[in-house]
Amino acid sequence: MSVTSHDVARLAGVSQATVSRALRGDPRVTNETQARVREAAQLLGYVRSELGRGLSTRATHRVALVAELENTLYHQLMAPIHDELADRGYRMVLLAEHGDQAVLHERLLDRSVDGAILMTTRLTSSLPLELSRRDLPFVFLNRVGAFTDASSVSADNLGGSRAAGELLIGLGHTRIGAIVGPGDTSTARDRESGFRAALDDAGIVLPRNLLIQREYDEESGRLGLQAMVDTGTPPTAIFCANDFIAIGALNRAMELGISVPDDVAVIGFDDIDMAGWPAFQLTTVSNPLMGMARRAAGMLIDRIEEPGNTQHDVFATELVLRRTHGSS
Amino acid sequence: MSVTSHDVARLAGVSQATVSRALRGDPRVTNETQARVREAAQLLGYVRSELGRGLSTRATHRVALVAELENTLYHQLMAPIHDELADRGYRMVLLAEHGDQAVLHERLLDRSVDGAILMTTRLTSSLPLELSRRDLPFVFLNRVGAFTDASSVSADNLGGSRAAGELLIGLGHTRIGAIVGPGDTSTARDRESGFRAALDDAGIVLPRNLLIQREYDEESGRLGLQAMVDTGTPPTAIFCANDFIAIGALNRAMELGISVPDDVAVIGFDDIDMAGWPAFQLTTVSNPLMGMARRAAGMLIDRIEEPGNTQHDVFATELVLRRTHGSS
DNA sequence: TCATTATTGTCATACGTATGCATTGAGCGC
DNA sequence: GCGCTCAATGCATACGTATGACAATAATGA
Repeated sequence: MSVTSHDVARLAGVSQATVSRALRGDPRVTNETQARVREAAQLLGYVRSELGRGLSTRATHRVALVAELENTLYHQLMAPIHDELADRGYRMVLLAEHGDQAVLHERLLDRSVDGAILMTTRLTSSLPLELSRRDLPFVFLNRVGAFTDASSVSADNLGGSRAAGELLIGLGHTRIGAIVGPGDTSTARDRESGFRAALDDAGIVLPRNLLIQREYDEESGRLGLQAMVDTGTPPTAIFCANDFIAIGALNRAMELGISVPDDVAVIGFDDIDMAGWPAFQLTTVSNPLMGMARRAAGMLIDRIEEPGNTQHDVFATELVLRRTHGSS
Repeated sequence: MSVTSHDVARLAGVSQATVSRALRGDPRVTNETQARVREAAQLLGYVRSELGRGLSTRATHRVALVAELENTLYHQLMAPIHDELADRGYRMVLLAEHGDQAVLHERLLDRSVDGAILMTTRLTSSLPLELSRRDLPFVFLNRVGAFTDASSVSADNLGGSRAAGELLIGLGHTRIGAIVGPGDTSTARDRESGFRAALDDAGIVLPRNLLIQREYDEESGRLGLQAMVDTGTPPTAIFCANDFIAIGALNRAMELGISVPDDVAVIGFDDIDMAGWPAFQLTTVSNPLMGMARRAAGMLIDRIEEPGNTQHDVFATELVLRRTHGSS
């Protein structure tokens, strides 16, 4: 039914082995033979079977991207990852992290991918250990797992959130709240730590009811702001652990008629496109996700092609001053 | 190095064939043998090779998702498509539509996927014809290709945009502009047609300088609104062919101090999450993309598993009245 | 002329699983 | 006790490609 290298061989009058060699430009095949084989392949519309090839070479040239697909932050990383992989001859299989863990493990271990990029691993996940045991190369991107014996690409979350805290303190705020992400993610942990470090240095305490821990989404920002208002003594500034949360807080503030930054200052993290829109003009901490994504993909392929030492790249972050922190 | 069914067979004291049968619950293998094989497999941590399996059964249980990855509208469809595929035992390979077309064709035709979902096909693309010639099952999602002999899932773009036009006309607007998407996409074409139909019925002409054709992104909205303002006689209402464009227009209006809806009414298309945010409160046309995505995935698998007739599902759209159209 | 070497291509097999067909053995009826 | 049936499992091969080992041919040199 579909054209195989045997068909090409028959038409070109050579053996299947020669077809295989000719099409990959093996110097052991003369130019004339190569040309003849190429012509035959062209004529028949031959396309090499990835399955046969993979079975024979034990390489699939496929990489799994494991992520929480509900988290829209990660969507923007698909293009850069795809492009880096494509440039180096790899494709991308998307696997959602939710759902049945056994199924996920199986799909990573059935030798249908050469490696994996883990973008949203929780600290409690057993996946990294399992992959390591089975010798499947992988790298952490953005979030880092508890398992340290693997390469990673992350941002300087500690430094970035510390800078954010210091900015708010420098503006004279003393009653500051925070809305952070899930406690079993490295980003939430680090961003909270950095922020706390800034407070500690200034001798400011973070009241328990002004620390809200929820998901990394817009809704969490809305609910978080509401909860702080409900305390009766809302903060004059809020540090949000990512921009979606911050935008949710802005949205709720708008609904409640609370002025940002006059009544409450808001600062986010990541500097997603939306943060710069006129509607928000969110002050935030840049997180060079695009560059990190490409780096992670490249790093993974390096490890696949020649296993070596693990590597930990940390990208610098930077304050992006816009409107929502108040005048500086 | 890695565990194969032969290893399991050796440990369980049976043949490789029996292992294959036992693990898939073939009734021709006794329960005791099945149990013994399962135990051996468990012990060795055996995972079936997807490559060997695929080569043997000529099915990869993998589906390609072909899209313009830059277009963020499509990112939200990945989760529902992934889930529908996963529920039916399939995985998802992501292929960007930009880049080298020859490479894209090859990656679809190398038998590494059983079918494809085309989300962002341009009317001028040769891909659908090529896939059809090679008998690779595929479906169009949202955008439809020029090639009609394939299944499709789309929204009632004509009806939706006509309703949007009628709404604006009903509010008394007579000078109405439009910012539409790329001319070689079915959605742009249909949404413009529907909108024009409403104008025609009311005997209103669409001035050439109030029809702007650009990409389906936020920037296009900003530039589009600016261009209309630059005409000196801006419209009192603008129909935007999707919500990103509409939000861009809102953003630019905000920067220019133009009041929406008092100075200019704005209406979008798709009803993405953001449209409902307090910052925008965008009046728009709902496009049930999530449901469409799941349907497309299901339809594709149906076609893969038993080739049959093509099917064309059109999902109804509906006006979603919020703030930006003015009072109704 | 013949041995030697370089070149070019073929042969055979591996990769891991699935499956049609053959084989074995047990159970059963007569 | 014999032949028959049927259940359970093994054997052999296919799937499509890549590659090490080998054969055939041509070219070279003494």
